[in-house]
Amino acid sequence: MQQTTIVMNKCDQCIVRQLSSLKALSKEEVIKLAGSKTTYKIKKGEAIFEEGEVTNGVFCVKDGVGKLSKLSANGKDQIVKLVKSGELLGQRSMISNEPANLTAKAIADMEVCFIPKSEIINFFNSNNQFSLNLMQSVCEDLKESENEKIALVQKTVKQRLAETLLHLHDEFGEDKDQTLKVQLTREELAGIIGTATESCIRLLSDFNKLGLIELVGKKIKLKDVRALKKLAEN
Amino acid sequence: MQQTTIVMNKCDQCIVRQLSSLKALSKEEVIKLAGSKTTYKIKKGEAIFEEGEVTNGVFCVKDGVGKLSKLSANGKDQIVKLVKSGELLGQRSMISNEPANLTAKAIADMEVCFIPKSEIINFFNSNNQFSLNLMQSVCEDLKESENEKIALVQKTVKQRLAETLLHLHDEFGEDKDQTLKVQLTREELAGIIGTATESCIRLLSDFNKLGLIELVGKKIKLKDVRALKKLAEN
DNA sequence: ATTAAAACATGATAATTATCATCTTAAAAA
DNA sequence: TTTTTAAGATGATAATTATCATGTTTTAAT
Repeated sequence: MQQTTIVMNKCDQCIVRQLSSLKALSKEEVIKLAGSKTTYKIKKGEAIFEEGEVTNGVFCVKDGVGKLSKLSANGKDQIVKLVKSGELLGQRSMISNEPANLTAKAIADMEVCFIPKSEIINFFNSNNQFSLNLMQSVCEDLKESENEKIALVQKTVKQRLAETLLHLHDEFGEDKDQTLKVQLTREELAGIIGTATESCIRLLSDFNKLGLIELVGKKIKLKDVRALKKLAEN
Repeated sequence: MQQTTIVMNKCDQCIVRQLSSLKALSKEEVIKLAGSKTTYKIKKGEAIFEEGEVTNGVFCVKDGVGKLSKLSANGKDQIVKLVKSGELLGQRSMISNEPANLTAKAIADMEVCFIPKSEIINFFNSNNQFSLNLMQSVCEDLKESENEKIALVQKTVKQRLAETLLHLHDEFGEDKDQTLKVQLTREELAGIIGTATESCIRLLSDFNKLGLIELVGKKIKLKDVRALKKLAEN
């Protein structure tokens, strides 16, 4: 009994519960949820699921950062989306009833909870607000994906790099030394903007020389946000 | 009364009702739908809605072909998606409660019905199968968008052209003379694959010389589907 | 029917970006 | 600690793609 209470509290106070579609769940539903979830710790570099795998549920990101990516024929890893704590992972494939279209890997050590599909479908059918939230979350992803698709075509690599740096700053914030909190390798950064690693490094170098950013070891500090924005715009 | 029956039948037998999320609606719901819809005829080149507009509902494509696109700063029109009869338009913005992110224009004369948001939300809240269908449809769009995003980065313009020609063939079929049924200008085709119009024309010319396709005036006939597939793959 | 405008086409050239090679530095493993 | 490996950096060069110029054909408008 004591045990049950503790688990319930855990889900109830979890950041995912506060930020994701799960915020629509009632007290009773959260208790049900707490009983059916499984918690995993995933080390940096490890996969949560791989392309083609059948996941049969969603993952709640409690802590850490992950990337959704797809490996190309020539060995390059295109990053489609970064996920951080509070977000759900694998909603799309679950709803579409399909194996994962992308691979999910940890970029920083993660803690995730797995919620089986049956549970989600129950919530979806019995809780209108939850289904609407879930729907809106997928819609948000769709909008972002479409806009990124457009940016990929209409903007140069330089513009996309500026844009991505600003995004990373907005979404993940900065450390005390003002460098970006997300620690991406140059290769991963290249994977987000869709370019060759060398091109990415070269442009970072250029931005550094222009005073737009400062390279602190492998970390990146944004120095001139206004100029970066102007660059990204047009 | 006679009038009401006719309108109901119209919705009931409509292709959109058969192919879209609306297939989950009950007889009673279809009657409600028929009463609240408005039908529009849109001529080739005209807009159904423009970026930034608040639509407050969805459009059912009864007939014709449309494009969802976004104009870039340099005047180029990036096409995000083509829609054909049986599909819904504007679901995303309606659910997200946002003005349209893209402009919808007719590529071939269209007939569309407008369904007000209130009606859709009612169905969404009272009909689980409908909400699931709608959800799956958005998920399908998301998957496609992500895959296209990846293709945009990982494939060359030549590969994307081959891929797009095959897609157009699959999705819209061919006329009696075996040319593609969708009549896109070279500029529009370029807008889909995300390249300059001249590059698109040049590559079509190359494909023609290689015997992969045949240019019949402005129309395109696929001659060697196998070779096109191989080209698109890698 | 004639004129104007739009769409298609192709060459020349410039700009962008990828690839290969090599080197340095940092991190991990022995 | 030493050694090995991975990540970062930069130059040289090639490949891809965009842009500009110009001409032709098709379509639409007068």
